[in-house]
Amino acid sequence: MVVNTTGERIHRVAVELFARKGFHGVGIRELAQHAQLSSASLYHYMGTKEALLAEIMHDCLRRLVSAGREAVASVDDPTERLGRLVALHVLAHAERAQETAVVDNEVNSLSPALRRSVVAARDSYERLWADAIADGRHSGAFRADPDGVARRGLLEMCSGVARWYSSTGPMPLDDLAREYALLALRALGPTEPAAPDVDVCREIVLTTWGAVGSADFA
Amino acid sequence: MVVNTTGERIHRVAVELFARKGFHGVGIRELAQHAQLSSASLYHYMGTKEALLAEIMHDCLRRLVSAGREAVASVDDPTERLGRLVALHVLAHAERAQETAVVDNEVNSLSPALRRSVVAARDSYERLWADAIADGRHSGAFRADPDGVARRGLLEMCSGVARWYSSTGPMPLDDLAREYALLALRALGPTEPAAPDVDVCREIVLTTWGAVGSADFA
DNA sequence: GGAAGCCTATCGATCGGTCGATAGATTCGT
DNA sequence: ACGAATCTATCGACCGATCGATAGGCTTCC
Repeated sequence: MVVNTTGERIHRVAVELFARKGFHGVGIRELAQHAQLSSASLYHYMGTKEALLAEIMHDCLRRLVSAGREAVASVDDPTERLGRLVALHVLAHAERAQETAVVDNEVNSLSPALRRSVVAARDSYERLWADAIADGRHSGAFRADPDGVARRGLLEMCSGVARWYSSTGPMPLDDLAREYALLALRALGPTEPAAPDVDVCREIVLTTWGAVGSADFA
Repeated sequence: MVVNTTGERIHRVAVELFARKGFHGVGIRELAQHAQLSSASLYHYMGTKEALLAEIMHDCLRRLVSAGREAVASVDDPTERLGRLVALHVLAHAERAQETAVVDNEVNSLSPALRRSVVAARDSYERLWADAIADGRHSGAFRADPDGVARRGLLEMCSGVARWYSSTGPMPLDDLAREYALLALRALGPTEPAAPDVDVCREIVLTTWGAVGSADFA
């Protein structure tokens, strides 16, 4: 159960506005208005506007890394591991499209110091993918992946889900995640792959981010 | 041979700045300074800052549509058609990363009217992909693509190239384009695909955009 | 002499951020 | 127990800087 403090309300509003209009497209007055606060009061809860952005990104990346590690823990088969990472990534980017879009799109809005720390966090997430792909290559389950081309391509493919997914679309989200995993595994593997365990990924997403929407206040 | 007028210089500078810092992250004074002009003189060549952005996007999309149509004209085999579209897309997003990144990232910075026209142009480009995929599905060359999931996924995968490609990287660009095409075709097709004709795509990119870099001024 | 190209100066609005103040709750000292 | 001191949350007013855009006047070149 997450409490609904003023700080969290600001965080939530900022995620929504930054995702929709971009960091530079949102002023602090607009932020304050949506959070039902004066612009001065905002600074009681945050450092600067940029620090708020960095906090949003770190929060999202921390969850992604945690969820990713949990999804592949104690799974040896590289195909199942990569498949779970893909499914998890798709689920997260569909259900938390705003946070993840901010992470993907606004890295360049950060000053060098903050950007470095965010990029480092993102790298530690992508290393999960790189490890799974490398293991699969060595075991023969995957084709050669020269210079991480496949890793980058698949990550971009899955992140794109945040740009267009709508829960009112025709395809159930679990099916979408499975479809993406199969697309990814077919692109890499020489053999027809089995679908990963999407249910466990779904469960991890649930415990990592809480209930969908999480609008547990009026 | 492209002349180097002031208007084109502004266009070029705007592409670079919008790509690097985002539309809202660039002021007209910064734009003017990089174009070696006063901010007032800018308005001798453009309507508004937003109109300049829309012009950049339409220019890029016009070239993409033209190049895409040329690449698939008189090609019947759906596998070769989609492979060429992928290769072309990758080549364009690598060599003209700035324009294409602006198109991909700044659509939401446009007011509704201008956005509609840009989205319409983008749709007519994506229709080339949709047609190739639909033909391949009907001929049995591709698996079912429920609700355009594969089209969206592959497009995002290829567009991502603009975010990370560097000409100093270890892999020659033609190889990268071929690798992406094979990734895409393997993801879709039930059989091991042949690589598309990357050379012809390369030639089309050259005639559509002119020489790489096109920094034909001091 | 007139259009094209470019300038300085300026506009009102908004930017991110800080100021001192205040009302109310909590903690502390005696 | 009770006043003093402190803390929390909030505000309106304001800062210098920058925003996108305009007005009007010089050159330069045909």
